[in-house]
Amino acid sequence: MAENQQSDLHAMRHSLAHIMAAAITHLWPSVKLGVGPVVENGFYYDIDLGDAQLSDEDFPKIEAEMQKIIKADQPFEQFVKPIDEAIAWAKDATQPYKEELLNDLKRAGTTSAKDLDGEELGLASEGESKVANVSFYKNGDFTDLCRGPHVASTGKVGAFKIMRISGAYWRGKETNPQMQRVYGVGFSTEKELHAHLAMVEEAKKRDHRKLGQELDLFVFSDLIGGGLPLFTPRGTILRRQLDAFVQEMRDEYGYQEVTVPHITKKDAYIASGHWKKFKDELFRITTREGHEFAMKPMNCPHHTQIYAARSRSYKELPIRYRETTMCYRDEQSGELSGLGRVRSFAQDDAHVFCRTGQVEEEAIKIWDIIDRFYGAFGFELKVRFSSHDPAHMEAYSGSEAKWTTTEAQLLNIIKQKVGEEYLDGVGEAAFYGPKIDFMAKDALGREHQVATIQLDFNQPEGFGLTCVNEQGEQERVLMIHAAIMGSIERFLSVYIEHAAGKFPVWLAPEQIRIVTLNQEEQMVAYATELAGKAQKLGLRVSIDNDNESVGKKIRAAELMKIPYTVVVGSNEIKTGQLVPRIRKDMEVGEQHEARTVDEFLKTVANEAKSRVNKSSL
RNA sequence: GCCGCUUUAGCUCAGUCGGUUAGAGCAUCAGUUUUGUAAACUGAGGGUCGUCGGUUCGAAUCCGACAAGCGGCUCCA
Repeated sequence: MAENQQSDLHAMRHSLAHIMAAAITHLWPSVKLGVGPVVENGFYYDIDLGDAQLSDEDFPKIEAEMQKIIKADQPFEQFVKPIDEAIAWAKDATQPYKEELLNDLKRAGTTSAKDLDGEELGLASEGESKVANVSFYKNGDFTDLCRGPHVASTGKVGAFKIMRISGAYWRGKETNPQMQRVYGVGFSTEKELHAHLAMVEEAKKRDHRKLGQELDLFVFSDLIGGGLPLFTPRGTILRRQLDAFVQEMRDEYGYQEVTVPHITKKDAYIASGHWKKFKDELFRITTREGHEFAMKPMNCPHHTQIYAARSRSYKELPIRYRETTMCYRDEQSGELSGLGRVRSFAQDDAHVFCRTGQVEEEAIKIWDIIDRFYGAFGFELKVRFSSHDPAHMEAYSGSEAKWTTTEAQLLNIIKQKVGEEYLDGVGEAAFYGPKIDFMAKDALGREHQVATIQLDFNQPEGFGLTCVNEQGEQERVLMIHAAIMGSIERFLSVYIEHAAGKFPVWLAPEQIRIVTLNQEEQMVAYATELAGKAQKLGLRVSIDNDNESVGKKIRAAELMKIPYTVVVGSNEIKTGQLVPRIRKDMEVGEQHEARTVDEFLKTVANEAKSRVNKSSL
């Protein structure tokens, strides 16, 4: 999209936010307004109706009122008021939230609340310590504090729809009152709006929670507890296949597998620094002798203790441990969502213990694994440099100087790999060190944070990790934390939706379904023999021998998104040939070409090995 | 955790104003049929209406607490 088009769209959405606020003010004159910025695909406005509450049923009413304002084609007029007059205006209009913003502006020259961007408040730019004048926009009878820009008049806002409503803390602070946030989407044309709504529909169809149930991959149980997924046999096949893929690559790069217990003394987390920051999010256990333990929320302390079990020479480094293992975190109930955020999850974790000079090579090797892994699924990756926020050093361990040097190290690697094509993630670092985070763009264009490479200079100090160097001295080592999938659960939540549940042959829980034409003994025997041959080749196969029509059995296989379905009947028995039915998305060759049994099974077995996404039949 | 909404059979959903034995489709099971690439026919079983408590002569329905889920907020080693 050209830049000016993009800014037009921005102005349209911003103007829609004003029009919506005006409409709500018409309908509920006592409304107290918060802020109304532009967000991805649209806009929102935070409102406070006191004891009243807006609900979905009010949307048509609000939309109708907005249409009236749009039809009236009121010009957006900008004017400027001295700050004190602006405060008087807010007071007069009984808009306490606006008044608070203006007072902050006057006092500090900024509101400093993260989600309030400067433009919303009429801030000229950073560095300005005082604000003399504040910008307003007026359309019809509605006036709002705003820097703009807006479209010329209310008639020029394109197509929109109010989507949903939710709670939001005033200025994003948990201790502040909660307002109602009304979300809308806005586009230049009806056509684009419809395309967006169609995409939202498609996303609903692909929702991994829905597909997880339909494809029988995982379940939740009230009895077991929220955020604790239970994987079915089919789901477990997926997990194992994905994990094996990562493990094979890590084996290539010299990682050694380790195994650790799932509970640990509190002391380990005091040494790692996690206790201080995350003690409320640990599942804690008190033993009968009164000792305090916790379910492990990550694996670094355990792995460090394998490293630290004996003296290490610099010649041994880098030492690379890997382990796919369950971790447990007592997440807030409101945070849980499908497999995206859970209380138990399997990290495909790895820790590299190395010297400063080895960081670059090791990080690049991990990066290679990440590229190969995500490439295999057709994900496009974006890189984020997640650094510390110098304004909030209290959130981090270690000296500022160490942060500066480790960040320079990571940034150097990023520049080598992608030049300037990275996102700046100030404040996104872990408390123990900077990270390179990877965001995967899925088939619907949505971005998800997935893999991570983290450089840690704090835990090696906390655990006293060293090697003996060339001079015979103890030298502090560094740790690199690396997860390729992040967690299997999280990756699955992204990947199931990306693939719409249509897994390639190597991942499909069931690769071949054999449908019998009828239940004659001869046919069943033939199907059983065929299944036996497939199993010998390591293929996952099942027989549908139900007393149902062929059409119905085919449909059942299709709904389960099984890559290959073969019908066996008298023709197949006579000719020794099969006519494989290939799942539609894999279409490459002839759909209904006959093959000999051996030819067919060999081809499928090859695909199952090669981690390709397409059928070669 | 916070705000709002939701919870009826394995799944998707109906259930009026509080009023007898709570319904449908799919799935499951049984019988009939012996089927040729996305749904054969007939029948049956399956529910303490999320849980606990309250109001009432009477609760799936009204009220409360708790749990789980959904949309956001906040958080995310």
